[in-house]
Amino acid sequence: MVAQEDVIELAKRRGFFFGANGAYGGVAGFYTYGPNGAAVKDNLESAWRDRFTVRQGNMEIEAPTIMPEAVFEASGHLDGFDDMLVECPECGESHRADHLTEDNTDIEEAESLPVPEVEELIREHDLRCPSCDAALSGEPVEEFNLMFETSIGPGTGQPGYLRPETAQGIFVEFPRLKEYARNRLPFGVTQIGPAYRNEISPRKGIIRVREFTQAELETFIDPEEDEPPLHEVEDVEVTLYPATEQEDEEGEAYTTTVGEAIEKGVIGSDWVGYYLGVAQGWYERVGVDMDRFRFRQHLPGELAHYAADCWDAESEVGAAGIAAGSSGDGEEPRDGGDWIEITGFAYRSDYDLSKHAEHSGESFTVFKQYDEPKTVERAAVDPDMATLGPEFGGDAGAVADALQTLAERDPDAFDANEVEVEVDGDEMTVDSDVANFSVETVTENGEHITPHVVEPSFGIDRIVYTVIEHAYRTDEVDDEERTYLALDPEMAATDAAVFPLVSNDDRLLDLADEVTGDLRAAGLSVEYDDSGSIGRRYRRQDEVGTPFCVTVDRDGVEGDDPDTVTVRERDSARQVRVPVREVADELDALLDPEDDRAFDALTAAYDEIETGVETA
RNA sequence: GCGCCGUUGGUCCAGUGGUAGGACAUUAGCUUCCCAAGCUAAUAGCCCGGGUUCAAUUCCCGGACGGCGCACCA
Repeated sequence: MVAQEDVIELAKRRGFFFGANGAYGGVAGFYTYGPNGAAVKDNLESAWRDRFTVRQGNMEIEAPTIMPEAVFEASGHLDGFDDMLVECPECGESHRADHLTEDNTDIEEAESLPVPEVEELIREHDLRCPSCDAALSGEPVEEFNLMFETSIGPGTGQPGYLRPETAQGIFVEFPRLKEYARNRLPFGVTQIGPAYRNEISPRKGIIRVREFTQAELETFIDPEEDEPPLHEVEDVEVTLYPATEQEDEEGEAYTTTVGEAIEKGVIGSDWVGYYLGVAQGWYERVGVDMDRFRFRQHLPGELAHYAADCWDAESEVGAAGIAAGSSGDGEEPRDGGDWIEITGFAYRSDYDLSKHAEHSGESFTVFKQYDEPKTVERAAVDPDMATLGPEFGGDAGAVADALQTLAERDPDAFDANEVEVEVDGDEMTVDSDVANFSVETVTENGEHITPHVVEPSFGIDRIVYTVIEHAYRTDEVDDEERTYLALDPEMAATDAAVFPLVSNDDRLLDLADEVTGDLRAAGLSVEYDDSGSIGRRYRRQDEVGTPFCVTVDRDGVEGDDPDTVTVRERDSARQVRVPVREVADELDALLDPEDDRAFDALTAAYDEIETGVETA
């Protein structure tokens, strides 16, 4: 049994997700979330918002998905997001033209060369296809940019691009965002929303798509002063797969604590380590199986140009399924699945803010006040432009600038009667008097610094998939096979289902309606179902992961005692009889992520029913 | 993008040069007091375009989509 096929089949049949636009044949890389999937995704985003925005004291924004070309010129996506491909005329293999060139010539950074030059290099060096050794000389080099381009406004308009990561929307707005943070570091800005990449070859269902949802946190820090609150996470256990282990043939992932990994230098950045610790708890909360989870460090060659240290959170999917009975101990041997990146933790330094500052001319800095104002002596000139102007004509301004530069570098030069400066290669001589040299005493209250950025970037869709696949179970209930999703109640699309045990008794139908209303009034997402046998209805809910089923039976409405209903727990199929007037409060408490209460609390407080149903 | 394989009700499959059948699911009714398979009935399908043919779901070509491999994944 391959879990991935079963999960995809279930996802289609039960409305979690499916390829979009099927009526028109579909287009690769786009998926629609059905009712259950949309609800799970929404729950996951809420859990993320709770942990990474609210609990971290960060602020969330929502920026446009389309941004003008200039943004991506600055971010480097316009150039750096390009791949140069050359296709072999013999065997049809596509190769990275820039990589081929770098591997076979002395050229470095071939990626930054224009296409015609790369074509020329291929010809000059008679580069050959690495697969079949056919000559590539004369073959065209195609450029492929992974960004979706569009046109803003009527006519040809101005070029715009769908953002390839939500992060740019945060970086670009930094000048205002820092105001909202009252100009104090550190602060964090989050965003949850779609991002777009025109993948060459979308694959693996919802794992690799062209439109996907990211949840990103950009933490802006003062690299010299700000430290993460490591004490919060130092004892958190994590499974790490550092670069050294990946490069060692016998290397493997191991378990340690965040604190120890930082202390030993395995994790290079305190901030990255901190977020690994925070994220670890969050993954557990949303139901990622920790036996199929690890943090993997990027290999040196894999690092983005701006990143000093980078770790991915990865989950293992597509492994042969595990039976429910063995899922607890995790001892069952499993065929290996694919490790997929579900989050990237990057130390982006000041790369992004500096680039946007450079290209936009705006200030992407924060003014950092010194504890004590500094008094410094500063050499300055105040050239007499009325003299310089007539003397140097159009060069006068440049001469004045050169004098200032000289004053900073070599104040003693102004002791002489004349000073010499160089402008555009020409030596210019100026009377020292004209320069009006002086040494001023100025008070500096602080400095403008460009914050560094620490970024955890979550791929929501892949986490949704992971959570569903890791929750996928099969077992037997009363000797009948069952498929169910052991989703955490916080993630489940539906909180509870309500059934009249049989549909030929109006008392049961009426009370079931009433209970449904009560639960919905309490804010629960409730499904009502009176169709088919009771077992069938339980299975329907099991299969989409509804954690609790409430059944109205005749025993509960007969007699003089207050009406009762049965509450069934999904995974164990155990049941407890609860008074109707209590059921909304009890379920609400069971479903509250803040409340550790388990089903046992119900069986302790009320009568558990001997169902005689066995799960195995 | 390249190569190989595939595409038949909602889902999973069988099958055919003369427009198709099952299972599960769904709906209606019967039955039914707790774990999918009791009874009756109903709904629903040959990926798209072109070609060959009297006739194409079937054969051929192209495309789309999916799976795998290569490449790609900043």
